[in-house]
Amino acid sequence: MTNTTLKLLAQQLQLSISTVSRALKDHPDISTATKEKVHALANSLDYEPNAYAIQLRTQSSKIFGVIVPAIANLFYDSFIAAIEEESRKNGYALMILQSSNNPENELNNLKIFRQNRVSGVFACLSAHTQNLDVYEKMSDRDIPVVFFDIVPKENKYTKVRMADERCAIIAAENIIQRGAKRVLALFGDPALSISQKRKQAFQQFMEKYAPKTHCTYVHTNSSLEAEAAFNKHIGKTQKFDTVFAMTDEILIGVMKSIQALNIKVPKEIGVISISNGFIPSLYHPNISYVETSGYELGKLAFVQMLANIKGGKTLSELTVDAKFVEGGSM
Amino acid sequence: MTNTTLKLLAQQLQLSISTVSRALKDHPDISTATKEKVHALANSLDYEPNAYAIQLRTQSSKIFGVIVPAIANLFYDSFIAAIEEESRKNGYALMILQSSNNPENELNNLKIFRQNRVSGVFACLSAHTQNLDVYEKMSDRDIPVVFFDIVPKENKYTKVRMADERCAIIAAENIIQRGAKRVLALFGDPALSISQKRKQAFQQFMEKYAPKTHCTYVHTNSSLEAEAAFNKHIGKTQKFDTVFAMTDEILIGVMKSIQALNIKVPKEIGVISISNGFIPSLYHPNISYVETSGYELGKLAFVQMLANIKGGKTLSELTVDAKFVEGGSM
DNA sequence: CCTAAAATTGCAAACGTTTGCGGTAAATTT
DNA sequence: AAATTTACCGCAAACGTTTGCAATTTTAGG
Repeated sequence: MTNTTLKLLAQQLQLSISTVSRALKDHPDISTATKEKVHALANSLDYEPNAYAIQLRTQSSKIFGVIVPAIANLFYDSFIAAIEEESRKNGYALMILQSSNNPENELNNLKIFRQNRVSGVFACLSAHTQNLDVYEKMSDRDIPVVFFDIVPKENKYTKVRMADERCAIIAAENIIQRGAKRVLALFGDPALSISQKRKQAFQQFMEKYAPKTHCTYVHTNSSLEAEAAFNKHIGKTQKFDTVFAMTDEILIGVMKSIQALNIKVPKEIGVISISNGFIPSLYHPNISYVETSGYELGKLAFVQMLANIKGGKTLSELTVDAKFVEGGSM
Repeated sequence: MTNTTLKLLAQQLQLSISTVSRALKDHPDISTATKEKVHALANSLDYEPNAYAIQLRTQSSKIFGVIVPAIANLFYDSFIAAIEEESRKNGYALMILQSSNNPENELNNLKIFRQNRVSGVFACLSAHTQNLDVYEKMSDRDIPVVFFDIVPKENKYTKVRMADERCAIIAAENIIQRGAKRVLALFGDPALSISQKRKQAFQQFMEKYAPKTHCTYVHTNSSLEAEAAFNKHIGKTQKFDTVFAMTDEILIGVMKSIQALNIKVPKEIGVISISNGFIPSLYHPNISYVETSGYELGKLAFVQMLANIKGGKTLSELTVDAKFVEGGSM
């Protein structure tokens, strides 16, 4: 079945294509009478403009590209959900590609975005991306890029991210308030700037405001490693009264071990983490956490994108603030 | 900076646009010498074909639409991850929209897909969609639709889904094998066909092969409800030796309660669920589950889509098989 | 009534490709 | 050396829109 086009409508109505086009978008040049006729026929013939033709003609696509390490991820999927909502409201659609933390995929994905002349891209750097030339190519094409979560260091880019330092500090505050004496603090991959930032902020704060509290810092790369690390450090004699998990992944490992050893939370040990909120809600008692909302980050990123498109200069880096959510584990 | 086009290349090389076009795609009509020249310039000028122009000209888009109730969902995001992988391999990109279980959004999303002349759409019906006219409109436009997970009843549609009945039966088998005497079986929203199917299959199987086992069937609509229901039925005197959770959502509620009451798994109670696998792995011991892989479903859906596009008639309904994964909770 | 202004509508080019067909020059066959 | 292939390349239309401008009709002012 052949699609309805402007030409077809024009023929049937004995009008020119341009008149039909204008009528459809309520152009003041067109009389009410013709507008009505055109709309009527368009409806009955189920006319739907061809997005490609429009994009070709107007050189703008109403599509945003999104590139994440993985879609199947509690944080990123809520981020995506947020920008999807906003996009729809603003008449944009989303093209989502995953990098799988592989710079080569990242490259190809950006290429697809360029070829589709997306209006903008939301990008989360894959874990070890060094070379940002690819993104330079995007600005050459006048395609705005908003980086989120894992962002480049340079100031010239537009970026939104969690207030990592704040998160760590809020966690530290609560740990101090609990009167913790011995803390086991677990962080992620030390090569990632997010781990560095959180650890540094945490450590500095603890040393400054609770110098007597003894903290042990450990880096782990997965839930399994975290579980093993927790097991090892918890040893036979329960030496720690509080454990801090930098991410959900780490929290999961810790909680596995806590369940296995049947340690009572919060009586025998206090638990606090940085999280989206979903994982902490799975346990009893709920784990207290510092909230980093992918959803909020998405909303913020979208605002930045729109500002960027409208041409207004945007602040180079915005962060979404964190707040503490009491669970019962502290 | 202006984009490189065929025209630009042609001008610089003193060739016609058509020659450049053909050279770029290794058309036999073009001499090796010119091909080399063209490729060289194209590379140095970073030529990237305009997808819209191509799509307009060729009337085919290399984009698939995906419509899910929610992206932020353990099952759907692994489904999406799977088709994204396959799509990339096959030169397609994905446009993902969420319905939020709202038929109105579903309608709008499909409209966007039509306007973008997607090559096909993967659709998961929103929970209470009754009217399938919208999807008829897609076939009018020759856009193939592969339904997944929540699928229409009619045979004329192409669909892939989990083998719901098999899942329930496998769970039942394992419950019987455990020698369960009193089972608490929790199912989801009774209005959904997935709940009906699983419950019916489970019940029939139990009644046939373990008529003496006492089963209590309960429907709940959320984790919270599941938690409350479990609490209520578990009562003071521990009456059940086994609990079956139809979904992750329900399992989460059950486990909350189990942790709170400090019930020992599997000694005091056996736990089994139907799941993707992620949630069951969060607990100690890991919860045994019947695996329903969104990832596998995605792969299968993609095969169906490709078959559909190639024009070969596809089987109306395919299911991905389920398998039992031993956790330690039974 | 005539003319100028206002209200409508149409023409045609442009966006960047692809592709059928026709044209020329070189190579091959008689 | 003439006739026929073969190899290479360009012309131009088409895909479905948008939009500046010109053309036409209607309306209003005198």
